[in-house]
Amino acid sequence: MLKIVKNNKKARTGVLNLGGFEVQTPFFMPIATKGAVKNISIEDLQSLGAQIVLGNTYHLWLRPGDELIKQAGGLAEFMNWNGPILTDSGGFQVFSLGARAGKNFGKNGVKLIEEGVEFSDPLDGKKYFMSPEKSIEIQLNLGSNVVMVLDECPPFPCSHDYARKSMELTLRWAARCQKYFQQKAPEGSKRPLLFAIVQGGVYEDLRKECARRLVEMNFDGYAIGGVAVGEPRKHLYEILDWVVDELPQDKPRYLMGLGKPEEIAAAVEAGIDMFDCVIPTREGRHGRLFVWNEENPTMTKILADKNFYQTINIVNKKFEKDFSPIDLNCDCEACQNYSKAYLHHLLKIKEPLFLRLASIHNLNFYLKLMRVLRES
RNA sequence: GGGUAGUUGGCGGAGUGGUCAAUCGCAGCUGACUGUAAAUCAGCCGACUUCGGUCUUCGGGGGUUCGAAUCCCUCACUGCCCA
Repeated sequence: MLKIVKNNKKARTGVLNLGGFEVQTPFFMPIATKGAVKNISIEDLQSLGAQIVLGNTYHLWLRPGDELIKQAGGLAEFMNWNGPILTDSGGFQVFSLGARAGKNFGKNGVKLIEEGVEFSDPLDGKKYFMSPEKSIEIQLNLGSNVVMVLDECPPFPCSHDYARKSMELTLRWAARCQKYFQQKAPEGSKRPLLFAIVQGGVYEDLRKECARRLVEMNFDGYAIGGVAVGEPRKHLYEILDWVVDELPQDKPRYLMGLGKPEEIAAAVEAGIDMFDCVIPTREGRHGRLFVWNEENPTMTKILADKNFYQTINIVNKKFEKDFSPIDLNCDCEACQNYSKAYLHHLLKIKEPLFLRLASIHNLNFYLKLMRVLRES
């Protein structure tokens, strides 16, 4: 149950209790797919003010294995994270590991059938079969605080016909996940939340129907999936409009996998509470750093002018002799201690320190963005 | 002094008569990245260009040939071996 603190049209701020931790919404989850935010220590995450991190069922199942993590006392204990964790179900890997609509099914290491999904481990070719029940079982072993149902994330473009079939499968899987969860999830304060995932491609009728039917099933929260899979931007805002109106006020809403700062801001305005995205860490590693243009950002300013920030590519030659920090107004470790010229140098010589500083800086940008969106 | 192997674009290193402005790697420049198979991937990387081409390149010089980075002569330099 989401305790709403403040409403502003569709946008809201609130408090969500996850495993005994009170997290402020809307929030952004740094991604720790394999049990670590790449190049970042838990101490770093804490000083950045991250409230919750995301782990991945599929990757942790393969290694080190959910049973091992259960023995360790759960993923949070295992990785020394003193906070809540959301686990993705593995549904996205059906998409990202190569399944592409009907035509390529069975290729690229993923095979989708009614019962579940067969994956090949890209590293050793070993085959794994994940059913909705298996996904929940793994997530419970990981000690997740927010368990996601297994879904199918169709690609873009995707026909209405395929999107409907895919959505129906996602709905059947959601029911199976829910049933299994109700049987196996611990009761009481340790009971995690179970989130459903709204699919339906870029089609209004499907998105609304999917949302309605999932709401009828009464989950603890609702995610919007299958967005930012290659479709033009306008679809995102349409989908948010269609879906959010179908969702209950008192349940958290999670926009999966997004996004760019302006997308997150727009989604908060549209009523979304939760986000995760690889952009700050991945793009940081690749040299793209986020810089505020607006010195004293507020939600109003951000929504009014999408140029509230810019990105720089620190590898560019023009930073070779730029001895100023990435962002004069940024309080992160990278900006407080190092110049663009030094970071440029670190990246060019492939010094691992760069990966850490870039990740810290970009995560700091994202977490500040969320703070601004919550507090203004 | 004698013998031998070599000298290719910023570097390393293919190519051994035409399809070579010259494989490939590195370095360099630029771009992409949205529930992480991603410290990854893509493009460019002799000069000029109206992007169709044009011009000058494979140690220097001179030949052979319709045609040479590729064959011959010569000079220079480098590595190795013998004295």
